[in-house]
Amino acid sequence: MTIDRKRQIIEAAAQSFSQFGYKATTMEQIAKLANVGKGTIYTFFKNKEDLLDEIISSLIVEIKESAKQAMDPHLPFSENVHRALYRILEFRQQHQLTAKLLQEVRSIGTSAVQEVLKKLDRAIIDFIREKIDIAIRKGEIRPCDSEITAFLMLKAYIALIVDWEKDHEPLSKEKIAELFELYFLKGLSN
Amino acid sequence: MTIDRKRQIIEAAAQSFSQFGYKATTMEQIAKLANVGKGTIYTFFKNKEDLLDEIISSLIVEIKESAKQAMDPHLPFSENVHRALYRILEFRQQHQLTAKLLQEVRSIGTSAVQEVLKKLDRAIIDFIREKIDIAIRKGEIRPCDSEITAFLMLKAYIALIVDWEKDHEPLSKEKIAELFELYFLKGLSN
DNA sequence: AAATGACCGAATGGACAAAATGGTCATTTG
DNA sequence: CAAATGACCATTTTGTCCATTCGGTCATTT
Repeated sequence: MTIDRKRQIIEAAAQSFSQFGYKATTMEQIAKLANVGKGTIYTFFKNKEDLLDEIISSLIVEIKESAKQAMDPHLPFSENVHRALYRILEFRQQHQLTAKLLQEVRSIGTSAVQEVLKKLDRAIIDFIREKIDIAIRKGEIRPCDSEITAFLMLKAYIALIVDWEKDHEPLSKEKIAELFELYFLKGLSN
Repeated sequence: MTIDRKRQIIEAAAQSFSQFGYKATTMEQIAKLANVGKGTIYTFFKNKEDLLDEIISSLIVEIKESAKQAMDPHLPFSENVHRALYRILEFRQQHQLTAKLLQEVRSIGTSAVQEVLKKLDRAIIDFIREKIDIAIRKGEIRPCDSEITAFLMLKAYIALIVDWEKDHEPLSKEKIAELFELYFLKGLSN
């Protein structure tokens, strides 16, 4: 068979989005990098937004895979959720594409990018929510609204990892695990 | 004595900032509204930024006062912190000036406004932190880092009140109190 | 049937002039 | 003479062309 043009396009686009951002990447640039005509891209993807969407969708699969690997069924719920969330946010910060898109949405706020990052958040929350539901069923934690809990956990992690550093010394991974255990599991009450 | 020019200026500025935002308000506009010459403003305030700063400073006093009133020394720590935070965020959302500034910093990101809102956040965290320290000393809650705890509580409240509504039905005041009690006080563990 | 690049209307951004703004200061006022 | 003022200045911001670029289409080629 001939070369897989669709894969070439996806790879070229992912590379270019990572390097220059979504808005600064032109379809012609992608076409040239992928060694195809510009029109060819439109036989596989509806438009530029759809192309980004497909890339993020496969990235979501990758992130979930990475989070799963960070977990260990023998460990308690709190440790596993901590590991999963930490790994996910680490991934999000370190991965060139997500880092660039995160930066882009902050500085220009491209709506297509905002849309796709929302989808990524949604996927993360769903992933954590699933873990919470399992823990509730196993009796590891009290029954609670898993949607709200997953939402709050993600927000708390982002706050601790991203926002906290804006005005303070960064918190170590261990410290964050400790805080997570304290606030979400044990509670502050005496 | 003659009319209090400084107060006139502050009131005119506060009104104009509330109505049009910080950037869209001109010093001439403020002067006209306050019935003073433009130069007069500069005999009381170093510059436009300083004027905003002074307005926010007195707003902080007002917010603290309102939060104190919402609390009741006979109630337990968790209920009081919930009442204080809820009142503060309610104030911040309902007060025309803060609402406008919050919107402005999101859409244009004026740095002077960002600065001043940071100061407001700082004041809120300090207020909560103080309450936490008292509760620890009284033995109402376990010892913990009050700075991190206050920070996380504020972030959690903003997440529940502001962010949650972006994709879900708003949570009632009671529901939020219940969640706060569950996550921060009791903890999820069985 | 799949691939392509010339082509199109819309969006973007650079250049530059005009208008507006924050802040100063010599003059006026009470 | 201290407090108040508004004309004035340097700097930004805004408005307006216009040339270029971009996303997307489609007639033509492979």
